[in-house]
Amino acid sequence: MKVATWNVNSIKARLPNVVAWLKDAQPDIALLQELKTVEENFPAMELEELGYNCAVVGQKSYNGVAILSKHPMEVEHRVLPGGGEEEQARYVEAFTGGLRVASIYLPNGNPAPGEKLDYKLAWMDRLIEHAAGLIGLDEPVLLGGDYNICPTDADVYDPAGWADDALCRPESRAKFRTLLWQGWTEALRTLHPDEAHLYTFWDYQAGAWQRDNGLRIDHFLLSPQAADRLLACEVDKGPRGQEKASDHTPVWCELDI
DNA sequence: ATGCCCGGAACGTCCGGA
Repeated sequence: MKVATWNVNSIKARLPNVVAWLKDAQPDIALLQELKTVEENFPAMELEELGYNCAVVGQKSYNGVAILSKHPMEVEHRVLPGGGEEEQARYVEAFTGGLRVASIYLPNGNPAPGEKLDYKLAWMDRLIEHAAGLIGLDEPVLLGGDYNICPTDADVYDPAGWADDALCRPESRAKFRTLLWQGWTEALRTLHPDEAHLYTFWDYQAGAWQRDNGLRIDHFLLSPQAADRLLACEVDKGPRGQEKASDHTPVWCELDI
């Protein structure tokens, strides 16, 4: 079972790239973030033609998440529990292929400090609360997506320059560790503990891609039952180097399921 | 020291991104 995650930065602008990537990489399950469109305008037909069932939570202009799966899929949650009335499209969770998966687009939190950071940290508290329930289910669970967190300085090309950014601030990292300490395995770093320049995002500006000025902010968190079945986890840098690229590149993992 | 680039909404220019 191959599961991939990719922040596509607009599914409409990125559809040719996404279709080419799906044909090439052939993930069984693909978690997408930053669709930037409502469900009615999600290109479900084009993706169904490639053999995928689609679970989509959309929003006009901003956010938006999806799960694509070649297996039958049952949607479990379309919002992260514990929120208020006007919910942003940042969470979708489903059963598919013998696995519970969530596609997560965690708030960015900048500028920080301020309201945006407070919203991010409150959203992380809700994720921590919900994840505590999931890890108690005693089943393989995968929480994947754009966490907007660089877990350590090894995940940042310029740690000093980014120290006060919401992606790297101690408050953000502390919440991420609280989540991990419930018993989640962060798949990529676990299999590549000492690898430098292990990035998943490169800004469009200032030649960040060409200079490899990257950040590692897209993650897979695996429950113990999923981590026991982890075979591989890699960054696929190919899509970031192509025409009309997203600023993120896909990450995938292989599970023995 | 500041902005660089991109997509969406919309048609002038701002917001959000990270």
